[in-house]
Amino acid sequence: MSTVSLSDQALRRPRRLVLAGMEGCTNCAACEVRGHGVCSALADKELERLSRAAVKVTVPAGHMFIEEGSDAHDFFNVTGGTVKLFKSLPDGRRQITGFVGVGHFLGLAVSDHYAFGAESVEQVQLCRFSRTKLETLMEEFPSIERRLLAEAANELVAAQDQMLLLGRKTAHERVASFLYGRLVEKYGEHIPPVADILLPMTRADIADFLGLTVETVSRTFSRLRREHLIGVGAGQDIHIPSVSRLEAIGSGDG
Amino acid sequence: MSTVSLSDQALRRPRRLVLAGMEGCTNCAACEVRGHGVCSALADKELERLSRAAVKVTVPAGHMFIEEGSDAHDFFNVTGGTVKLFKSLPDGRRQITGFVGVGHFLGLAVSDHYAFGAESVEQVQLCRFSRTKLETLMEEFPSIERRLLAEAANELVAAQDQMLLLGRKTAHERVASFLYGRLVEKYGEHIPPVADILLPMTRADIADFLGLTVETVSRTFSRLRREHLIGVGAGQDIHIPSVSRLEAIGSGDG
DNA sequence: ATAATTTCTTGACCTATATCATTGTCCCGA
DNA sequence: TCGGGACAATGATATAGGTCAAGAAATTAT
Repeated sequence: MSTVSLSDQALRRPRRLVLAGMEGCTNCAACEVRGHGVCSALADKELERLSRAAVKVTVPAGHMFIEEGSDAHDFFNVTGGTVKLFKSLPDGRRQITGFVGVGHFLGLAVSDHYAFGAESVEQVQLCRFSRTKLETLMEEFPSIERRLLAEAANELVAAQDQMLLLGRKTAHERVASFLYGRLVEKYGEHIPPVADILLPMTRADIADFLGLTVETVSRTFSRLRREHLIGVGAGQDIHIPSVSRLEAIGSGDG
Repeated sequence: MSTVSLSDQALRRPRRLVLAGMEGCTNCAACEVRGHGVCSALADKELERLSRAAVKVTVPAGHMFIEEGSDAHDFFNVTGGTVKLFKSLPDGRRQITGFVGVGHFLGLAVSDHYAFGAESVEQVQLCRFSRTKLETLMEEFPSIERRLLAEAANELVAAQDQMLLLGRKTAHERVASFLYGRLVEKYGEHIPPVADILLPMTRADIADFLGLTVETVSRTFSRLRREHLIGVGAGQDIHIPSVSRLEAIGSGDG
C-alpha cells in the first residue's frame, strides 16, 4: 500500500490543500477499515475494483483539505484520525457541523461545490476517490449506493440532534451532550457505566461545535468538574464517573 | 384517486394519529406531484407499481401525524401543504428542524423508530408508503434509491446551513435567513429581485425553528419593518422590496 | 533547557435575548 | 354582533452567555 504524506510546507493553515497521491491503492481488502464505511458494503471482488479508484492520503494535524465552496472533485473515507467539518460566515464566525472519525464518509455534495470545509483535528488518514469514478462504481454496485444512503440517514439524524442542541439547550447541557456523543463515537452501543475519553480537539473547536465561546466552554468544564460529573486528568483526558448522569443532563433531564 | 380525510375527532393535538386510508391509489401517473419527490425518479411502468403501494392521505392543519420515537412503519411524500418536523426535550422545549413542502420526502429513519415528530402547518396532502414495500421497490428500481440519496444529500446541506444559523447568527440574521429560505422554497433558483411570501406558520413555529422566543421573533419583524427590509401586509403576507439586501443580511454581510 | 507561542482558565463587566406582563388584533362560532 | 380564544406586538426587567483582560499551563521551537 502506498501512503502519501503531504509536505508541511504545502499545508499551512490558510492555504488550499492540493491533494497529491499515488495512482492507486492496491489492497482495500487488507485495509484496516475494511469493515467500516463504504468498503463494508462490498464483496472482495468489488473491493478489487474499488482499489483502483482509491488513493490513500495522510494529512497532518490542523490542516484544511476541503475548502468551503471549492470544486467538489473527490469523495473521502476517513481511515484514521478525526476530521472536523465546518461552515463559516464572511466575518469569520464559524460553526463546526461535526467531528467525524474512522469509517465515516465525507464529500456528499448536491452541487459541484463543497458546501462545507474540512480540516484534520489530529493526523488523519483518508481514502480518496474521484466523484466521477465513484458514480461509475455506484452504477455497477448498487450496494455502495445503499451504504451511502444509510450513512446519509445517520448523519441526518445526528444533524437534527445537533439542531436541538444549538437551538434549545443550555451551555451545561451542550457540553454534557458533547461528552456523551464522544462516548458514543468511541464505544458505539455498548458504553460502560464509567468511562474515559481522550478529546483530540481544542476548546475553540468544541466552542465552534456547540455554538458557544471558548470561555463558556472552559467555565462549563470547570463547573462539571466541581459537580463531580467529570474528572479532568492530564491533558485532554476526561474521566466520566457516571455516564448515565451525564447523559441525563445532556438530554435535558437535569 | 381516493383521498382520505381524517376525522377531526381522531386528530386532536396531543393524540397519536392513526393513519387510516384506502387500500391504494391508482393514478400516480396523473398525480399533481408527478414531477417531484420520489415519483420523479420513475418511468410510467414503475409508477404503476408504486401506485399499488401508495395511499393518499389528507391531514387538517395543526395535527401531528408522526410522533417522535414511535415505530417507523411508513414513508411519506408531501403532495400538498407544509409540514413541520421537530425534536423535543423532556421539559417541552422544542426545535423545529425543518418546514417541508410539496415534493419533499419524509420518514428516512435509521432505526425502526422515528427520530423526529411531524405536524401539519396547514392542511396537508400526503402520499404514504409502507417502509417494507418501499424497500422492495428500491431493490427493483435503483432509481428510487438514487433519488432518495439525492434528497438526503440536499437535506444534509440544509441541516448544515441551519446549524450555522442556530450556532452563530444573530436574531436579525436568523429572521432574514428564514425569510430568504422561504423565497427559495417558493421560487427555487429564480427568485425575483422584489418578491412576496405568504407565511403559513405562526410566530411560535418560526421561533422554534430559529432557536428564539416568540417575542424576539416579533420584535425582529418589527425592526425589519422599521428598516424597510420587509413590508408586513394583511395577515401573514410579507413583502420584500429588496431580496438581495435581505439575503445579504441573512448571510452575515450586514 | 529555555524562550516563544498557543491553549486554557478565571475574573469583571456588558449586552443580546429571555422572561414576565399587558394590551391589541384577528378570527370563528353562537 | 358580540364574545371568547388564539395569535401578535410591545414595554419593563432579568440573566445566560458574550466580551475584554490577565495570568497560568501546556506545547513547540531554538
